[in-house]
Amino acid sequence: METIHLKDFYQRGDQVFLPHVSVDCVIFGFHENQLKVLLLKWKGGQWCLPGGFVKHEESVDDSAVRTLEERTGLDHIYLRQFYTFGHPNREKGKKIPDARSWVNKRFISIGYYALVEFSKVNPQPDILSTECRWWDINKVPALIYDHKEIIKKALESLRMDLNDHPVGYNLLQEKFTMPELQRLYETILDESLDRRNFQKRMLALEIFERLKERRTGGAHKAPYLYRFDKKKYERALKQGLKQGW
Amino acid sequence: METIHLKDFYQRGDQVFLPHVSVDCVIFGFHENQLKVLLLKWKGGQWCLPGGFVKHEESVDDSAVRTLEERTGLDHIYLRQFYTFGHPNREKGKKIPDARSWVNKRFISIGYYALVEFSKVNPQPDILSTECRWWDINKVPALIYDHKEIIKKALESLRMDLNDHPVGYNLLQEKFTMPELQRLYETILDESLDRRNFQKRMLALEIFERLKERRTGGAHKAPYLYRFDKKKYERALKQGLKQGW
DNA sequence: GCAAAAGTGTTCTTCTTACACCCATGG
DNA sequence: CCATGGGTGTAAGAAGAACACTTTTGC
Repeated sequence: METIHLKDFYQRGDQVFLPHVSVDCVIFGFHENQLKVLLLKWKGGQWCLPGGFVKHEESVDDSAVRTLEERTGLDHIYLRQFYTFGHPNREKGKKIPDARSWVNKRFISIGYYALVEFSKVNPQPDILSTECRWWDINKVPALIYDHKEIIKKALESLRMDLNDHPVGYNLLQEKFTMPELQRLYETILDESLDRRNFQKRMLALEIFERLKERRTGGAHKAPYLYRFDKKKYERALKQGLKQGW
Repeated sequence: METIHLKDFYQRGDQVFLPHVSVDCVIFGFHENQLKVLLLKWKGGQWCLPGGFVKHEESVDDSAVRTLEERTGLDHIYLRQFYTFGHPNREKGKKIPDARSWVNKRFISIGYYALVEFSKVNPQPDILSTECRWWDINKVPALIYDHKEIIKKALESLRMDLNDHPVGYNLLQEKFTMPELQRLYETILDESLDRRNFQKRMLALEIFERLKERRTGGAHKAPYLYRFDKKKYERALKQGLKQGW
C-alpha cells in the first residue's frame, strides 16, 4: 500500500485516479457457520464497503484486486464483477471535507464481490477509515450511500453463481468436512438442505478428495475431512458445473 | 434527439457528459429466422456498437435508454446491463480528430443489451456515423475497439437470461407461432431443439394465449398464432420462470 | 399424391426428493 | 446409556429426452 496523505488525496487525487469512477468490493468470508462481510468505519463514524478508485492506466479489475489486497492482505483472491451502480443520487448524504475536491463529485461504482478464507484475512482500514472488521451478513449496520443495496445485489449474484461455480474452495480452509460445506451453502442460500442429498450432489461433482483423516475433537461421530482436487476443480471452474439447485 | 454540433461535442462535450464513462448497447432483433445486431458505421468507415455518454445528472440506465431511443426510435425497450468493460487498452487504435478532446481519453464502458421488435425499428445514425443498419449475428464485420468482445459477452448473458426470462415478447411481433418462437430460441442458443418438447415446455410456462387464427399463406399446414398473456407474462418477469434448459 | 411442416401423446430415462437405519462420541 | 450428529442406501416422484403417427397445404 502506498502512503498517500489525505490532503493530497482530496486535492490532487485526480492526477492519479480517474474521476467519477469507483470500485466497491463486497468481501465475503465464512466463520463459525456464519457468512460475513468485511466493512470499514469511516472517520465520520458511519460504516461502508471497502472500495477504491481506478488509476489512470489501471484496469478496473486490477483496481478491485488492489483494494482487496490492501484490505485483506491477500492476493489471488476469487473476485467477480457483478453490477455497476450508476444512479446520480446513489451517494445521498455525501460529505467531503473539501467541497471542491474531485471526490466530492458524482461517482459511478463498479461492484465486485470476493470470496476469501476468513482465517487468513488481516483486516486493514484505509486512509479514510479508522476500523476494518467482519460483520455477520444478517447483522450489517446502517451503511452510507447505496452500500446496503450493493451488498444485497452481491449476495443475489453469489447465489446465482453457486449454480455453476464450486465456491467452497475460496471460503473454507484447505481441509473441511461435508457438514461444514453444507453450512456454507445453507448460509449463502438461506435455506436448509437435506444432509444426504447434499452430500450426494457434492460428490457427484467429482471435484473432491476424501482424506483418511477425520475431524476429531468435537462431540459426536467424527466426520471425514475433504479437500478440493485442484485439477478437477480448475476444470470445473472453466467448464461450469453441471446444473443444480 | 438534441442537435449538437460535432466540434462542440469534441471541445465542450465534457460540460454535458461525464468524462471517462460511456455506455455501449448491443441491440438484438430477430428477422427471417436470424438474430440480428444493430451497428453503426463511423465516419472513418469502421463499424461499431451504438453507444453514448452519461450526462452529469443522468443515471447510467437512462443514458442507455436515451441511446436506444435515438438509434431505434423506440421507447419502453427491454434493456439489461450485463457487464462493465474497464481495461485500459480496450480502445486500441482510437483516433479522435481533436487530440486534446475529452473523447480522446480513456473510457470505461457499461454494456447493456436490448431486445427489440425488428419491424418497429427505424435505424438512425448518430452524429459520429454515416449509417445504421442490422447485421446478422453470424456475419458481424470487423468492429472497433473491443466491441466484438462486448457482443460476445452480451450474447452469453442473453443465453443465461433465457433460463428465467421469457424473451419472445420483446423480439417477436405481437402474434407469432410456436415454430417462430422456436427458431428464436434456437438462434439465440445456437442449437436445435425438439419441436414437441419445446412446445410442451413453453406452454407449461402458462404465459401464452392461443388464438383461433392460424398463420396462413405459407406452404404446408398452417400453424396456430399465439400471443403473450400480458398479466401472466408480467408476473413471470417478476418471479422468474421455473428453471429450464 | 407427395414432400414438408405442424399438431399431438406416450414411454423411457434421468434427476430430485423424501426418508430410515446404524455408528461414533462426549457428557 | 443416551442425545446428537455423521455415514450410507433405497424407493417414489418429477422433470427431461427420445420418439411416431396423423393432418394440412402447395406444388
